[in-house]
Amino acid sequence: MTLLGAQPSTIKDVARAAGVSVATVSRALGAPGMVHDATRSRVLEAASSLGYRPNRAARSLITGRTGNLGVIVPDLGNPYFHSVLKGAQARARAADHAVFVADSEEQAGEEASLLEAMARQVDGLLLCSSRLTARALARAPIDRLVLFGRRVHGVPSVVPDSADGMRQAVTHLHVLGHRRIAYLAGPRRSWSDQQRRKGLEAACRELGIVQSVLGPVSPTFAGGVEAADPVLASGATAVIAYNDLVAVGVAHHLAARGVRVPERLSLVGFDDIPVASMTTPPLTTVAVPTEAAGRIAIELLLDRLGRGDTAGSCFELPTSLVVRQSTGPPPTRSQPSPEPRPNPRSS
Amino acid sequence: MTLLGAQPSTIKDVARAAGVSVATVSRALGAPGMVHDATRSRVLEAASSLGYRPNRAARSLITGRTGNLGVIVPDLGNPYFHSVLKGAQARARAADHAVFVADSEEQAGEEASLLEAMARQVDGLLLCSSRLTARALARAPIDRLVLFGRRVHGVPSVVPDSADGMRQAVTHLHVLGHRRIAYLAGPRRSWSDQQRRKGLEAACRELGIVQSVLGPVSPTFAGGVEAADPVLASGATAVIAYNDLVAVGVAHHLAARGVRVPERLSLVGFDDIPVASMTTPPLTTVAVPTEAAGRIAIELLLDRLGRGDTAGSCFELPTSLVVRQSTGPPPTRSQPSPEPRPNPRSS
DNA sequence: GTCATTTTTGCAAACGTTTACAGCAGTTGT
DNA sequence: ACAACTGCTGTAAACGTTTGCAAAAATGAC
Repeated sequence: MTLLGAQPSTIKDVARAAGVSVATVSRALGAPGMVHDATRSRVLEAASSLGYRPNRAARSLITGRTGNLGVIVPDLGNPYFHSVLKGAQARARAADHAVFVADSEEQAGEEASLLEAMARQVDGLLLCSSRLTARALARAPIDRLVLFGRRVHGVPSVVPDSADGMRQAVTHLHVLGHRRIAYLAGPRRSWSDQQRRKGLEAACRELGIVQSVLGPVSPTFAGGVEAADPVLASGATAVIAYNDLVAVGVAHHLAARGVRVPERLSLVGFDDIPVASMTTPPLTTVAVPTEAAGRIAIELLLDRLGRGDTAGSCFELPTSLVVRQSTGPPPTRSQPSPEPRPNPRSS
Repeated sequence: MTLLGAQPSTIKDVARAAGVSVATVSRALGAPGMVHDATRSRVLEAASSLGYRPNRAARSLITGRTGNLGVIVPDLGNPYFHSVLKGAQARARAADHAVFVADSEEQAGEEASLLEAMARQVDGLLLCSSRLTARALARAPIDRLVLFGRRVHGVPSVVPDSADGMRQAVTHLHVLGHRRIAYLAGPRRSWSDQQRRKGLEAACRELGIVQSVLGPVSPTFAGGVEAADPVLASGATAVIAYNDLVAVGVAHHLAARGVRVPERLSLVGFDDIPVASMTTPPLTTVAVPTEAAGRIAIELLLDRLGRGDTAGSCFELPTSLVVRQSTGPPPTRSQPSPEPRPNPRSS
């Protein structure tokens, strides 16, 4: 019950109240084994009755630890990162760490400057889908880094097993009867995109499926909308999009043109963000356990702080195909789907 | 160019390099008017060549300021808060403040404990849609608070003008010809819900529209899905949902039942979260400038830190109706819409 | 009861800043 | 030539902790 205007009480106040020295208070709170039980309980009582909270700045000054962790994401508006952040925040809080968050606005320069600014204020940093070069990462102003969504030599990281997810998606489509599928690629530079391409290629080769790569498109709803017509023109009976946002964009534009999903075209997304289950039809997608990813990444970080090793470990997240209603058998020759309406965009 | 293993340089190092005392360095950096220009540039050069960054913990220890701000949201997974956070983060960064973020998981208890934990580590706190009682807020362990999405006596706040948004929505529906509309209410305790009800009632009374209130429902997609059948049964020709998530849920379930929007039922959401424009049909909704809200809230907070006044100011955000394609004229008697399909949930 | 050992405690230094105060040089006014 | 400034700089205290070291107290062995 701290009074409003009152100065926050310091370790000195507690020491006085308990009739001991500040050192004893510090130890009673931080190293319980070193003080007499009776003394300790006296200190604890005094501390709680004064509502004492240690000043973290002072502690940090001497220990060199801040008790803070940082998370940098390319875009706070992107749902993909929300649950990573949520998981990270929860795990950090459980370890009594606070979480700084910052938005690099998808720009490497901004990310570097955030890194620079945060480095001194945190014990460790989680970089989500970093845009930085491996070079820049290696000479970062802080070496307690964990990466999410990208693998760089020498830096611990947490990555989804995109290749396996891709394999699951392709297999699913193959079982449904599809023999020509298209991949709607994301940004060239993106590590995830490269992984997904590799997985696609391997899976298609194995199953004898004809694959084509469209794009790259902007990894957004708008990117999907723009890509919808080319996708249709490609002749593929199924398309796997770089991510859910793109898939939803494609679905949206297709719906506006009167092209039915999945009757005319099957559609698979990536990530399983919330919106994937909200569309009509709900999207079949490769789920990435993002919240768990956040938790695990923070765990790796905390481990690294404690032991100081784990330099190059990499945690690979299992992905799983969530089959909803945007995939089905390919259209049959005998029962052609109706002609699409004219493009609503040009009207 | 700091080397990797090197100790970060301190103000002492800079002082030695520039041949001055630490006090001069401190002043050269913090109070430029107090030192000779020549000295100052010597210091600046030394500082930059050493890559000097002041230790914020040490500074904070003496000034009592941390340079950090906190944002607490009920749910990091809720898109409504993402752009608030984004705006807040951007504005804070522009003022050289870092942002802590935490998730109260919609629980007042958790929120209080976060408040307690953060109070000492930040200069000010932004509480989004706080679940705390006015009492609890008044005796918070920190008095540099700003509220978003709620108005409490004595606490500065930023709130959307929901009542006006509601008026715009109702007017829009009235112009289209609707005379019976339903409001699908959100959580009873929610301040926003109360505002929206008031606005609805006023607007309907003025325009002579019959209104009914359904719910309350959970302010989520699932809540909307569950409410869809009752909405249909209510006999209203248009429904305004507590928020977009609920509206999208309703639309989703309606689509699955074969009920056409807006031909059979017009649908209006609230907030204009990204998903509102991604559905088919895109959702007509009352837009709340959430990113601006975050910016403004932080500005209020920074103001408060500087001057120390602005105790009870309240900033009201203008809302604006975004007309998309989920609203249209009510169905006519002469052209009844087809019978809805059986509920897909019960099959 | 004494000594050696262990447990418990206190003193004081350190962490990296900011800032009140004092001092020192140069300038101006008489 | 002296006083009173002004402008710039340095010294040292303070912020609230943690922790090495030494002192004190308690315990055990004889």
